[in-house]
Amino acid sequence: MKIATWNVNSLKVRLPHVLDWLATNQPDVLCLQETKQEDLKFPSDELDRAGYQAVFSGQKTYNGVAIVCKAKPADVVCGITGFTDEQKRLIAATVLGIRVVCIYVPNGQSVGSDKYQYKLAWLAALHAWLKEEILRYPKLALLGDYNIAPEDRDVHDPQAWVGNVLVSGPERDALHEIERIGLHDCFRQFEQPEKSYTWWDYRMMAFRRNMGLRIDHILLSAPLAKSCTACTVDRAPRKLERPSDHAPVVAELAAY
DNA sequence: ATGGCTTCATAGTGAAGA
Repeated sequence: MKIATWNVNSLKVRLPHVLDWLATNQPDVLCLQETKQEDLKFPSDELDRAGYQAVFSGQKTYNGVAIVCKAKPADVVCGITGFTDEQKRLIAATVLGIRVVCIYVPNGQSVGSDKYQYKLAWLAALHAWLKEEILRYPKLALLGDYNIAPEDRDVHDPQAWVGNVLVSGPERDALHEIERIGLHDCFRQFEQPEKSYTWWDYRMMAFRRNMGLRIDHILLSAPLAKSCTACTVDRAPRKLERPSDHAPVVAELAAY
């Protein structure tokens, strides 16, 4: 079983890339973030023609998440239960016996800002909700754009970024708290190339110079982590004309 | 160098992303 996550930065603009990527890679599950699309405009027909179903929670201009999959998704939940939030940042569904949770964590803008406080509050609410969710669904995968680089090796220039949003201590602590529930960053279960990143700024030719951050992750509960045989970043779509600024992250699960 | 691009909502610019 192949599961993946990709912040597409507008599904309307990136739909051709997404369809090409699905055709080439044939994932069983693809989680999307920043669809920036109202549900009425979601491209269900195009995905259906590509052999995929989808569940989605979107809004105009900002945010928006979706789970695209070959098999039928069940028990769909949108948003963090008990956390009032206008912004569409979480969708969960059961696919082939696995609880798939797709998240778009707030960016946080800058340390100390209102948006930073919202990011930390959102992460705290996610943590509280996941603690229960993983008891209900022991086979749980948390995929998405976390907007957090877990360690300095996930940052192209740690000195330039020290204390900045996406790498600050409280954000990293919040991610570690989520991992302590029993969710494992499967990317680090395997030998990886030096300077592996998932996001590169559009400006300054950042991709060509590999000035990136690893902020998109796949966290797996213990039973799934045990069955994980590979996790990779696919840089190919970032090289296309008019790319998303994020690259897909892909994990392979044996026996599922 | 606190910018640099890209998208969206707009109809000339401004917000937001990371």
